[in-house]
Amino acid sequence: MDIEDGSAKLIDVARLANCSPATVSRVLNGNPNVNEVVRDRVVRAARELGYVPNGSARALRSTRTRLVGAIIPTLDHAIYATMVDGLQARLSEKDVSLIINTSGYDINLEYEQARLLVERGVESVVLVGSTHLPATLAMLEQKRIDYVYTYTSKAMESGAAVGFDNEKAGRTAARYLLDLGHFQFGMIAGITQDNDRAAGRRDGFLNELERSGIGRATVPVVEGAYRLDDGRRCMQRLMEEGTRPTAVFCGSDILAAGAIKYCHAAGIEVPGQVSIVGFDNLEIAELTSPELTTLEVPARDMGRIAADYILASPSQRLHLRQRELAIRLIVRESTAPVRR
Amino acid sequence: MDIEDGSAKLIDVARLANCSPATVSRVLNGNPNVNEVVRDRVVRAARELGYVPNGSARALRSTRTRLVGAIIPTLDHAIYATMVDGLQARLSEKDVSLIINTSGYDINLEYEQARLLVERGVESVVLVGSTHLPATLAMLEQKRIDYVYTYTSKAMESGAAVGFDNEKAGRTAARYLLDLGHFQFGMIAGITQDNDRAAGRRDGFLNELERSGIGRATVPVVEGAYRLDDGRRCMQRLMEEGTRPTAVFCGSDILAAGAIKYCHAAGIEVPGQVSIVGFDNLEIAELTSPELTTLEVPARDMGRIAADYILASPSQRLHLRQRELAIRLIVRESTAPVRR
DNA sequence: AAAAGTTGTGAAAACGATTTCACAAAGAGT
DNA sequence: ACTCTTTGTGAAATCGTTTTCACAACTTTT
Repeated sequence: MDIEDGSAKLIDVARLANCSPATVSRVLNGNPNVNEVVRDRVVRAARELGYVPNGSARALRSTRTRLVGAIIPTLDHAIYATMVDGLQARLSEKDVSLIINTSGYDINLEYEQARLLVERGVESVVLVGSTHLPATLAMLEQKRIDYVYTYTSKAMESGAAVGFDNEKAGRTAARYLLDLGHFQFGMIAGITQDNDRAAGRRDGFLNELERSGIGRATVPVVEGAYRLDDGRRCMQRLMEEGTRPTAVFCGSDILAAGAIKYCHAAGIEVPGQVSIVGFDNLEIAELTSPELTTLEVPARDMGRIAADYILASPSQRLHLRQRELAIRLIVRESTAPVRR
Repeated sequence: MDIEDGSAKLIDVARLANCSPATVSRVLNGNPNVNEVVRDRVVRAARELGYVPNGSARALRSTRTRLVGAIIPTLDHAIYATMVDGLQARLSEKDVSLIINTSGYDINLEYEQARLLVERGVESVVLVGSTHLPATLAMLEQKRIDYVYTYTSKAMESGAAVGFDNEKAGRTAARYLLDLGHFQFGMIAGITQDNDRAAGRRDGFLNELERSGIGRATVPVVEGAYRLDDGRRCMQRLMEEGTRPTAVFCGSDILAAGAIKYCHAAGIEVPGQVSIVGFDNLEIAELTSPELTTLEVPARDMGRIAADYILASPSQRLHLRQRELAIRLIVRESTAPVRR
C-alpha cells in the first residue's frame, strides 16, 4: 500500500472511481439517487485511499458544523463531569462533536469562551444555570445559535432549559428537617454570587422555614466554595458562633462531607447532635460516615436530555423547551429526629 | 444598533472600513504591516458589526484549526475529569479548543472517535494509556496529527507520553506493604484487558512481591470495574476464598473505598486485620474511615503538561516528548504493620 | 407516439476566509 | 537625482467540499 503523503481529497476519490466529485459527495452523504454500481466504486475508492473528508470545507459549504459547545464551571466537580459525560455520549451517537470549556464560575470568562465557540461555528451551546452576561446571550441569539440551560428549570424568552427547580429543592430539604422536629437551623450554601442555583437552594430553604414561623434572621447562612475544606470551615463557624443548630443543610455533598469531617474532629455526633443534609447525591454520599442524606440531582439525565433537545428537529423542539426533572430526597444516616 | 440578520462577513467589515478584505484579514491576524489609521478603522468596523470570523473558512484556507481532541475512557471518574480540566484550562489560554470524546475503555470505539476527530481537523490528540488499535495510530500518523499518551510514561516510536510508570507504582505499593511486615497479600485490580495501566500496576505489585520470595501463585488477584460495588464484591471474594490476606492493594481509590465498606459491613477491622492501599489519591481518599493510604496520581499536571507539549513548537517538542511524573505514596490510616 | 415525469450524472458556482503576487509610494543609500 | 529597499495595500487565486443547474437517457402516462 502506498504511503499517502498529504492525504487524499474528494477529487482523488472521484478520479479513482471514475466519476465526478459531485457524485462522490452524493455517495458520502447518503444521497439515494446514485446508481448502485457507481456507489460501490466510490466506496471502494474512498476506502482504498484512506479518504477522510475535510470537515472545514464541508462545514464552510454546507453551513453545518455538527459541533456543539458546552461551557461549565469546572470538570473537577462530579456533578458537572457526569452531566458532560451523558451529553457527550448521546451526541457522539449522532456523530456530533462536543467542544468543552470551563469558566470557573466566572460569567465574564464565560463570555470569552462563548465567543470562541461562536467562532468555531458550534450549532448549539449548553450553559449551566441561568445567570449569564446579557452580551453572551445577545451574541448567541444574533448568530442564531440556540442554547440550553441546565441545572435550572426556568427557560428565558429564548433558549431551552433542562433541569430542576433549585428553590423547590431547598424547600424540600427544609420540609424534611422540619418534619423531623428540628427548629434550630443553619445552612452552608455554595457561593451565591452570579450563581442562581446556589442562591435558589438557599432561598427555598429559608422560605420554607419562614412559612413555618422560623424567621430568616435566626438562620445563620455561611457560604463556601465546593471544597471539602470549605465545608469543614463553614461548619466550624456554624457550630461555634451563636446558637448551635441541630440541623444543617449544605448546598453540595462536598460541603456536607466537609461538615461531617469537622464534626468528627470536634467530637460532635452526627446525627445525634446535628443532622446534616447534602445536595447532589454524588458517589461520596455513600462514603461518609454516617452515610449522607441528600437530594439527588439527575446529572447524567440532564446531559442526555440536553443532547436530545439539541439533536431534535425545530418542530420537535417546541415540546422539549422546558424540562423539569424530579429531585429525590435520599434518606441515609446523617439525619435523625431532633433530640429533646 | 441594527439587528444583524445573518451575520457580518469579512467583506462587510472591509466595506465599512473602506479597505480591501486582505487588509482586514491582516489586521485580524496581527500582521504588523498595516497602517495604524487603517488598523483602527478596521477594528472599529469589526466591533460595530459584531463581526466574528468564520472558523471553518479560516481553517480551510490556512490549514490551522486550533482544535485539539481528547479521547478518554470516561468523564465519570475524577482521575480523568481532572486531567481534562487541566488540559482544557491550559489550551484555552491560547485560544485552542478541545473536543472531547469518551470511549468507555473500548479501543474499537476509540478508533471511531479518532476518525471523527481527524475529520474535524484536530491538530493533536490526547490519548489515555498506550494500548490502542494499530489502525488508530496509523490513521493519525498518516494525517500527520501528533498524539500524546497520558497516564503512562512510555512513548512509542512516534507520539509523546506524559505520565508515570504504572509498573513502578505497583512495586512501590508492594515495597511499602512488605516493609510493614506483611506476607499474605491480595490485589483488587482494574479490568486489565486492553488496559496497560491496570495491568502495569498489577504486574509491578506482583513482581516486587516475587523479588521478596512471595510467588505470584500465592497472591490472589481479582478484577473489578472502577465502581464502589465492584470494590465491595472483590474484597468479599478475597476475604472469603482461600487464605485471608493481611494486605490488599487496589488499582483505584474507588475500589479501595468499596473494599473498606465491605470490611465495615463484615466486621473486619481496617487496618487492624487488613491493610488497604488505594491508587489515585482522589478527594474520596480523605472521606473513607479510616482515611485511605494511596498513591497520588498527578492528574491535573498531566493535563497541563500534555497541553504544554501540544502548544510547543516542533523544535521545543523534542525535549518534551517523554515526561515521567513522580508518584507519591500518601500514607493515611488504612495501613498498619502486620499484627502478629 | 408524443408529452411528461424520473433517474443518474457532471460542470461550475459558491461558502468565507487567507495568501500570493504585483505594485505604488515613501525612505534610504550613493 | 537615481537606484534600492521598505512599507502598505488591493486583486485574484485558492483551500476542499456541497449545491445548483442543466441535461441526457429512460419510464411512465395520456
